[in-house]
Amino acid sequence: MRAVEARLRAEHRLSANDFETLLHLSRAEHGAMRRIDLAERLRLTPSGVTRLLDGLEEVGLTGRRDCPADARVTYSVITARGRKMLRLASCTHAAVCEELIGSHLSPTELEELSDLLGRLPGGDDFDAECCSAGTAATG
Amino acid sequence: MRAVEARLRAEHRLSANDFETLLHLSRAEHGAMRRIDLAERLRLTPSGVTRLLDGLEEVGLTGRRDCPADARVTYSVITARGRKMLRLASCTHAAVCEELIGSHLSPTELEELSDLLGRLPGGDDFDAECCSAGTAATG
DNA sequence: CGCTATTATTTGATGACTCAACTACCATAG
DNA sequence: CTATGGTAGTTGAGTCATCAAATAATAGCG
Repeated sequence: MRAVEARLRAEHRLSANDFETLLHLSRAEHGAMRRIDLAERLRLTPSGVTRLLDGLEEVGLTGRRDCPADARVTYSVITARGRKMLRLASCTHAAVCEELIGSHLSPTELEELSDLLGRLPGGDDFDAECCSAGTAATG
Repeated sequence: MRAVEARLRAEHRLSANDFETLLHLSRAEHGAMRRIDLAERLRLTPSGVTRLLDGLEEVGLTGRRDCPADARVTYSVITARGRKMLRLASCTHAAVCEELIGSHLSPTELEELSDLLGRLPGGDDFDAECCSAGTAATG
């Protein structure tokens, strides 16, 4: 994880959480998520998400949209610039994953590892896809 | 990791790094290590270690000793109280590891996991010993 | 010996997170 | 309608790490 963070930061000025935020938003319906759901996905507190999105909004990678049905909620929305950034950063991300994991394990072993980790509580995080030929949400 | 931290903190007022520090010191020759070697083991910067040890010294779990041969180095030394604390905390640690990992995998699978992780760069951290019946440095 | 580079450590500033407290809103039961 | 309780989000204070710079000592080369 450390190395992913470093490379993303160096090459795209993104933290690992910045990247994951863009990734989750890009996969969500209409590129939008409630901040609180984002918090859960990222394993952050709502407070942490507020500050994280402060940064992403400031550089125009995400925006906000009010919910017409519930005035409490604000949606975070990925922007066109955000999607573009995600496409670039995904290459870096995939490359580092491959370098860190994929290149050290055969496809079979990778799947084994994924299975074992998936069996652990909270182990649903490990995304084996992105560790070899996988392009995580490059679309 | 999150859960380990929480339980150690709740039951012994120790952070995960506090615990690991005591563990490494207890295993070292004379219960002493140079601060910089400790930094490497803990994957912290020297700066981080300074602040971490500030806390442990304040509550008397570690002490410091000058190196007679090199005035630049200070050894961090585990105290008797530190060893006692480590014995207690190790039980908690082992219990949480078992709960989190050991109880979800068979011994064979645990070893498989350990092997796979060990093959990864920096994967020498995972200590399969402590995840089932293992008592990590309870001596 | 004297200079330079390297090593061990500490300090100050900063960043990213947490928690606790607060605001604002929604839902429901009377 | 109104009080009660739960949910979404922000803010302020504190924690734990980092980096960059400063200090002090050592090592080795001329």
